[in-house]
Amino acid sequence: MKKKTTILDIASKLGITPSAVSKALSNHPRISSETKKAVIEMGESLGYKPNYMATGLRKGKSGLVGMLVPGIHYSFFATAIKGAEEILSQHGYSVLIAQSKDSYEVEKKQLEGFLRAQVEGIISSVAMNSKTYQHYRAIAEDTPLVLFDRTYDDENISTVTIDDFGGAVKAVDHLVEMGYKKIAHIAGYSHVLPFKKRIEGYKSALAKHGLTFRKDFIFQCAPNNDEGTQVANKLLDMEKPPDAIFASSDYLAYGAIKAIMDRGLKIPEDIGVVGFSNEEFSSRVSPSITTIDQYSEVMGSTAARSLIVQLSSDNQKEAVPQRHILTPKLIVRNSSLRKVLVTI
Amino acid sequence: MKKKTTILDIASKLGITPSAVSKALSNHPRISSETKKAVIEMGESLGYKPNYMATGLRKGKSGLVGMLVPGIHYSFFATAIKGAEEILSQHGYSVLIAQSKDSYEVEKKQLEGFLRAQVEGIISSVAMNSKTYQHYRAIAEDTPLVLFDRTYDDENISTVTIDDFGGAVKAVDHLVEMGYKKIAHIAGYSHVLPFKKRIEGYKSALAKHGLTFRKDFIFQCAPNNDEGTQVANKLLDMEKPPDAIFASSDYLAYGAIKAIMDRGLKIPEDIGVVGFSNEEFSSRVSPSITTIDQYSEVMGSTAARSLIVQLSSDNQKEAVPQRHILTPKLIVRNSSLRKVLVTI
DNA sequence: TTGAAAGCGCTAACAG
DNA sequence: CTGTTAGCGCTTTCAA
Repeated sequence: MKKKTTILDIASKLGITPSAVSKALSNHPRISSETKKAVIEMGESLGYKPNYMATGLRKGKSGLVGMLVPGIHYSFFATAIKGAEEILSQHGYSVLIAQSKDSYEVEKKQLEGFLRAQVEGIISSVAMNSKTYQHYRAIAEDTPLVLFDRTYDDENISTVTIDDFGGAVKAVDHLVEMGYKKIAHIAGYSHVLPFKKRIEGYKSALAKHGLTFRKDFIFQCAPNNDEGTQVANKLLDMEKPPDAIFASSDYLAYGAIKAIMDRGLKIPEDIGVVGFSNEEFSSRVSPSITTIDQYSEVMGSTAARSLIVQLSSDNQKEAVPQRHILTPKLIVRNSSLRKVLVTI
Repeated sequence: MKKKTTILDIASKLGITPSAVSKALSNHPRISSETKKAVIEMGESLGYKPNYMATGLRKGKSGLVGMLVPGIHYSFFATAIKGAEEILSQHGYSVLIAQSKDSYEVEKKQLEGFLRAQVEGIISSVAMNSKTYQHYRAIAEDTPLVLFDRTYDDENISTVTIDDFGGAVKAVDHLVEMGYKKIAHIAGYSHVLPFKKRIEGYKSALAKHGLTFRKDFIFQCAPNNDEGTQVANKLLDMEKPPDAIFASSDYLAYGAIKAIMDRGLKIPEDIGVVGFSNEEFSSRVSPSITTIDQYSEVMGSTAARSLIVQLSSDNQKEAVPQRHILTPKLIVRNSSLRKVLVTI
């Protein structure tokens, strides 16, 4: 481990002072271009790398942004990180990532870590188990913060979400259009805002089409395959089972599809299924899953841009919280495409 | 943005010196427990958060580890990051992430960024377009470095890989066992080490089983769906087409399967397919894809542990480069399970 | 156009 | 057990 070269090394080699070097490096107007050239060259030949910790300490800026997600292995969040990282690194920020594992305690701990690391801003998606939000409130007091997807209602915090309500409406509209009339909903837990809004959208769309909402046609559960299968089985065991299922995630939809096919029922002929999120597998499975695309990468980049706006506004207290709501898109696939069969 | 509280604030409130506070906070043995208690309490009531930039500058440690991958949206890399992040954060490190987009230039730039940020160590998977490796060599001179999956041959650098050769052998063995005899290989580019080793494993396994290697049965391409489809079509257009395909990635395998099914051929009856990597979609598609599991999460955590060993060895120059080779696992699914049909 | 000096927040000798 | 002092590498007035 050879000692790292500092501006002092290059200063002494050149017979000038560190402050001159510093100015040369930052292209200060009142420094001769010869000096600048000499400094740059000497810097390169010595393999000089600015020490961001020193700069940061001095300037009170770390150049770091923290991004917290429930889990990196979910393709939705991985893609969001991808989108955010690209924007952030373009703007000269390095990205710290951490996972909450959907736990409130871990979430708090990781946010603490960000703060210690002196991040200049934070992008986060709230952990499923967090039912109280003072920790975010406290952070937002003095650190630019953007919440995406899993947000909560707080008018002082910038958010990036999709129109979950509208997405759910599109899903139900489509099902109705395909001729389904008894539409059940496998929902996520309603304390999680996006799931709550999808439930509301579902109800609203039913009403719009004159379909009555049945309490026994909606179940809340964790958004994974197994629960999808379990709930679907409950639904199919009913005396008057549904003829379509709107699931609040593609994992739930996939689980439900398995349950349905295991019973020898046909999709989409007997039962139509629509998911939510457009996971990578959704287009590849059989039947391919009709779903609502969340534009995960755009969410990430939008959150990053929103954060950068806050970061570069001179007076952060006065920066108006931004509220980005992306419009989700219905992607029709075979799990619900009944009309085509009729038409052919 | 209220000013952040420093040890000086808490020192003056308590009428002691900053150095006493510092020692109290770091639980220095020669400080009275009353003082410690007082300091801790005052710290909490003032909302004190240690400034890692200052500590880092002073100690010459940033507490940061950089992790560079081609792209976060690939589930393999996302999962590897997940595995690494968990270990690293357990050990008190924060994780910086960056993507190379498989470009040599971007890779260099991102690594530079890590160095400026004063990362203490780097975990990386080489970009597909990097055909020269001095940049890694240079980094390894004075920064602990672990390469995983996409490595290159360098005995001075720690690596974590799976046994790609052995994985390919397992794939071919399985195909032979299922009765396939004309086995083609859709390969990745051979300048990428893992792909190269899989090609070698493929050839070696053919030889082992007394099957002759045919040059026209192997194609190198980018590991995505489209290329898989294209190459499969070339293969199927041949006068004597193969009866099985070993693809170097599940994306290639999926693309090939589409081509095969589009021609009305049956899988696995007419043609068997084995992929590589066990992507999330591979178990869900129809037919489900037989593949080689790479243990991506374990790769990430192993790389992290290997880095931590280097980080905590007192004399890093003397730390022996570690070489972890994980044994991959064959996962048999429907795309190759011909015998079962015979047996039933 | 450049130099001198102070300081960002914290730690680590060395004194006391 | 606690205080003094110096300094990590860099930037930024203020002088020259």
